[in-house]
Amino acid sequence: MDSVAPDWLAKALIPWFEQNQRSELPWRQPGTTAWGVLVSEVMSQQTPVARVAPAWEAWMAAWPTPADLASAATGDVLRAWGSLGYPRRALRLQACAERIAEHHGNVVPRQLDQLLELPGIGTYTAAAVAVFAYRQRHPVVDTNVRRVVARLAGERDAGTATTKRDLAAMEALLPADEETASDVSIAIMELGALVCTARSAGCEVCPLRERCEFASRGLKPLDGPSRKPQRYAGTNRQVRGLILNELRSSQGTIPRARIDAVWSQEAMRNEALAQLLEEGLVESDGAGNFGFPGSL
DNA sequence: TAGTCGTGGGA
DNA sequence: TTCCCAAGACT
Repeated sequence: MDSVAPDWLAKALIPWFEQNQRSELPWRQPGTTAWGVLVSEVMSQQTPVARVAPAWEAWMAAWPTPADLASAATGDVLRAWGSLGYPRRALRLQACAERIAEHHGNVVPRQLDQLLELPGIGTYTAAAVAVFAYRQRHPVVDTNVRRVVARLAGERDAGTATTKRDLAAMEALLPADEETASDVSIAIMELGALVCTARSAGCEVCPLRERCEFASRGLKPLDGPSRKPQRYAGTNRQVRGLILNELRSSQGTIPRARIDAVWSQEAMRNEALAQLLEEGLVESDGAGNFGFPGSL
């Protein structure tokens, strides 16, 4: 079987993307700024895109530029984050906005190394912004891309993420031309999100099946957990989530008793609350009332 | 490298 | 019903 060459990949993938992409995603509409792209990427870190879409629209309407978000009340930011999960991302996104407003003229930087210096922006998100907003040529490797690339090579499991190796593998598949490489990046990610998914390989409708080892060998996805199972019930994370949900569901501040009611074990409650205070997700007025930052 | 950090939907 | 999984970052 022929191996996958960059030019073949581009010719197979780009037409597929044009026909099958989720063009309804709000950040794919014409006129979306680099800031809008950045916000969509941060919101989509570990949160399904379908749940991100409505939150993104409300967010961008409220804070259309980094400076707008930078000057917002943090409590409003956390409420707008809603139930997207991992709310520390919201704090980092506001810190990111402050940095862009103060050090980059309120414009999302174009250079990868400058993007990487921003709070909450790691290897994936920096590349995603550079490629999707500015159409540069960089490997963009998320969980979808890792899975597709692994399967192309005939592996049933992408294994543990090793950034350097994963980036090199994707880099080798990118065509030389910047804009074409950008198109390939978004398309291969979309393929992993829509066709070559974790639970179903979708080889029968895959545009890459002719040169894919996984497809040609008739392999099937692994059925067990591909990562270490992530427990939630009874964890500190659950208690934090309950406390934050209690705050979201009330107007201003709440008395200590409301927090005590969310979890029976005092030690875990205290630990979770102390963390939230330390991280700046919750504030106390010193008299037993708690709220989002700025709501006291 | 491995553990931590939320939440909700689909299989 | 239970459990996997989702456009990762940070320590």
